[in-house]
Amino acid sequence: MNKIKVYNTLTQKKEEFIPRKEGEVSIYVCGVTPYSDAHLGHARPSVVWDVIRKYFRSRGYKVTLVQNFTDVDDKIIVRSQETGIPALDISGKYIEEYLRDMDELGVERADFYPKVSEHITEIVELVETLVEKDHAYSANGDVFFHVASFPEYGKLSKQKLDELRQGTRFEVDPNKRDATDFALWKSAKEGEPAWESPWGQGRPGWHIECSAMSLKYLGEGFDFHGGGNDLIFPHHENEIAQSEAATGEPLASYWVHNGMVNLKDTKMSKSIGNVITVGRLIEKHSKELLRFYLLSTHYRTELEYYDGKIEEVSKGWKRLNDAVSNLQESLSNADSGELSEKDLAVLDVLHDFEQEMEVAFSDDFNTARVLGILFEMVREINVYKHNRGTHEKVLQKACDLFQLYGSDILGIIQLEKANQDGLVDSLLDLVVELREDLRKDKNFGLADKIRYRLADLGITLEDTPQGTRWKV
RNA sequence: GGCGGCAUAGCCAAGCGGUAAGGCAGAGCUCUGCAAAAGCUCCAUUCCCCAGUUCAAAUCUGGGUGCCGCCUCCA
Repeated sequence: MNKIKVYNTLTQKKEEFIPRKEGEVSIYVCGVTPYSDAHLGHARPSVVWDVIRKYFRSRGYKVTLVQNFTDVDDKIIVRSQETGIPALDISGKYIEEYLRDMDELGVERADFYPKVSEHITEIVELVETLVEKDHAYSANGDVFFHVASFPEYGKLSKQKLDELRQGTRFEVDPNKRDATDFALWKSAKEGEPAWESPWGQGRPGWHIECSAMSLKYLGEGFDFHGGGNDLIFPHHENEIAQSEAATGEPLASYWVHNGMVNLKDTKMSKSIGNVITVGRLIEKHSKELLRFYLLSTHYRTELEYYDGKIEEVSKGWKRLNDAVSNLQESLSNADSGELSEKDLAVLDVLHDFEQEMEVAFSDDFNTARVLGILFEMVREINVYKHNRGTHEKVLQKACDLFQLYGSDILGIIQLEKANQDGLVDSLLDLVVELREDLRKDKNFGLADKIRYRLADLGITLEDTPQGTRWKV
């Protein structure tokens, strides 16, 4: 088996993956702040990690995936104050929507979805530890992490403390000892959600929840920490500082960051407002198509979105799916018996493709490369059938590969016929049969009319030497 | 200003030292009553520019140029 290599933001190199615990993979992916609809920029990491997780599973690993919800946050509080709706109701609603959207994208649910609001105790304990160890200090009900107390600060984002101080663009909180210090705990203001703590009523700062919750669910030094590359600084940098200052152990072994989704060369972002929501896309496109689009570029590269992009991509996607569904059809009346030389040769090639896909997946999860190989496989199998190849072993092998890589791991192939009930099936079979008679009588006018009218209804008829087939 | 990343055909996109995968679009052809699907052929002497290292560079080094992200909430 190929060794799995992963690009680690921390070392800026591809490294061989060595699990913390033999046969197991632990993953923490930064989730969303639930105060508005999920958009493509949220879909990307979810789909990418869904694929990574499924790939690991195919390699026999037991995977634990944690994705948090930051449901205590300024934005949510502001929205709550504007609308009068309790903050947790707002976040609760968007959490539900987020989960539903991800379901619609075929993303398997994480093992844990911890929320800040349900982990205040753990967070307070972690802050206390940091205060005890002199990595944090309290001032007027706030608690700050003292960045200078952690010499390795900046190791993830490659920043120098001095440069960061100069880069400070906003007014520095007078309670801070140093401009780069950041809040672990914020004292309560009027009308804000607040919890009891040793420093009075207050709430957690950003960053600290991920440290507390990853520690709780995955322990020290878990395998992967993921998220968008916009989180590298300050979020992940601060997580590292807090967690490692508290435990003395590395937070995670591999830091994996996905590239942004851009709209007109600009990052898609809630605060900019240039957002394409998942809900809107899923209305128009199948989850397999959307995943195909998201996975057609390597996860670390920026991904461009524009109107019509999905439609463009869909043509290639259709070729892949058509090939697979035609393949399944051929399989239902395949031959067994002795394998010819031609059969053996194709079987060989398929075996090579399998190896190549393994190489591609294990080389930093190169899904774009896998897609390329899948298309090469499409040609190979189409040529095989074109040359009247019909052996069950060959067709089955191809089917298995499409199933494993295209469907089980990538989730880009619709394997089950988009199905309706049996009545539609039999009615269409009847129509096809009647039309067959018309064609035999050379009544092409009527036969074509049937085909056009069905096309209007979204049903495609294809006349092949083996008879007519229909597709929805 | 600091840090990180990217630049490959009309478009999308692999490639990571051994002589340019794949998809879309386009051109021609085969099959076919016509369509569709499928197949075949063609479509980057060249990888932003300039130096250098090497027998060999899209791939490494140095210097430019352009774009993106982060330094403020962000996937």
